Amino acid sequence: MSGGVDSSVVAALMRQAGHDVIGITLQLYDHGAATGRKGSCCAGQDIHDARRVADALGIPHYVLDYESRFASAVIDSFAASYAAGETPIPCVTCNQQIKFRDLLDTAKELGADVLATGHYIQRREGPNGPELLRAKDPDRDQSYFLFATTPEQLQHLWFPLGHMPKAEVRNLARELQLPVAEKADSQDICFVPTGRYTGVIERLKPGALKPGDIVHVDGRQLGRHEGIVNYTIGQRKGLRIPGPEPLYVVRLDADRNEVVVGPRDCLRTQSLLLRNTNWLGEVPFSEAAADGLPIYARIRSSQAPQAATLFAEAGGAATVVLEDGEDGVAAGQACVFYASGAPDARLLGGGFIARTIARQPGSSIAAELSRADR
RNA sequence: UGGGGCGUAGCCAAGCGGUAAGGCAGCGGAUUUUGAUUCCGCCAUUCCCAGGUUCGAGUCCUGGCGCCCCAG
Repeated sequence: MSGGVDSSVVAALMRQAGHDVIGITLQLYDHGAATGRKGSCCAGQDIHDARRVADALGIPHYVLDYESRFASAVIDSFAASYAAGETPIPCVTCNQQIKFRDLLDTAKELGADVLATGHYIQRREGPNGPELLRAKDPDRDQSYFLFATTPEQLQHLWFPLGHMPKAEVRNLARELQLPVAEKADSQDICFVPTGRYTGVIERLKPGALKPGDIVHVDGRQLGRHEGIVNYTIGQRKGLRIPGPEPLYVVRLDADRNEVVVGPRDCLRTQSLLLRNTNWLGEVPFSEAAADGLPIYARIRSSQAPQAATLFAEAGGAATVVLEDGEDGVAAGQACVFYASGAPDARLLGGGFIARTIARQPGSSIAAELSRADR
């Protein structure tokens, strides 16, 4: 119970269904910094909110101190990823390392049969065990953030909201008169108080914000930056470089501490190399994707999956070739697999992006150069 | 100090006597359970300075200042 509307409604629904319900709230980070902040979760006021809901429902409620494990599993890797020139996706790490591993273990220790959460994703019993499907509400679908869920974990997970539109959940909260019924949805990175995540990195890795050069793909030095951690691939804002056309971050070179910028067409990505792949299909991954498996892939939580071909590589790696390609794909982000492009498509897994490969490497840059010559 | 050109917002730039386009950058907002992208809004009472012509000048004239190019 994060203290938000969704998990509160889940607790209420489980209670209503006659289950023996225990409410658990994780304290994940410094509650002083986050007290009263709109859109936060898992600290300060939110813990109190969760308790009020539990009291209202008449269920026991435990607050578990997960601060240190959250710091080492999620926040540290978040900072390390940025420092290495990648763009982390902490919500996936949190689900993977905290909620569906440590919390699930704790739930089992408490004698629970299942861990029910407020995630918007559908679980259904398939012929070979439980499967995951995209949420009924396409605007709320969180399957992207849950690609790393293992079949083992899925045995013990329930997602009661997966088949409900958000509006219905909100209405239920009102009908049940839950104290958090009108609370704002959470958004942004939960452990960053003010939206300036670089502050967190600076605190954890002093010296990570080293000033360096901003260079154009054609080699010109165009400006200076205050640390590559301020940038991500595809970013346009904050470069402070006036010119005939907008420039985007094309590459982050951690070794040279350089931000490489270029025109929009430099952002095209055709193929992705993935690491730490999770597979949810029946047939073993190496077998299923040995010769190229047609799938639908999603590179961004807010974008529709697109047709792609998936190839299994050695050591849990994979290659994804996108049919249409995608702009501004950053290493460290997730590529998630679906069985089809349908709204209720089955989730087949996914992986973390290790490297991106342009459609025709160099060609757009060459075109840009010859244009500049004229 | 002979000839030519230019000086409009942080940068680039349109304007050619009728009351300051546009792009980039920046700022603000919308969208978003990661980072981006995208979208919307804002951003020169004033055109290097001083006079003059005109009902009216960034636009014409004169002078100054500052850049740039050509020149044995």
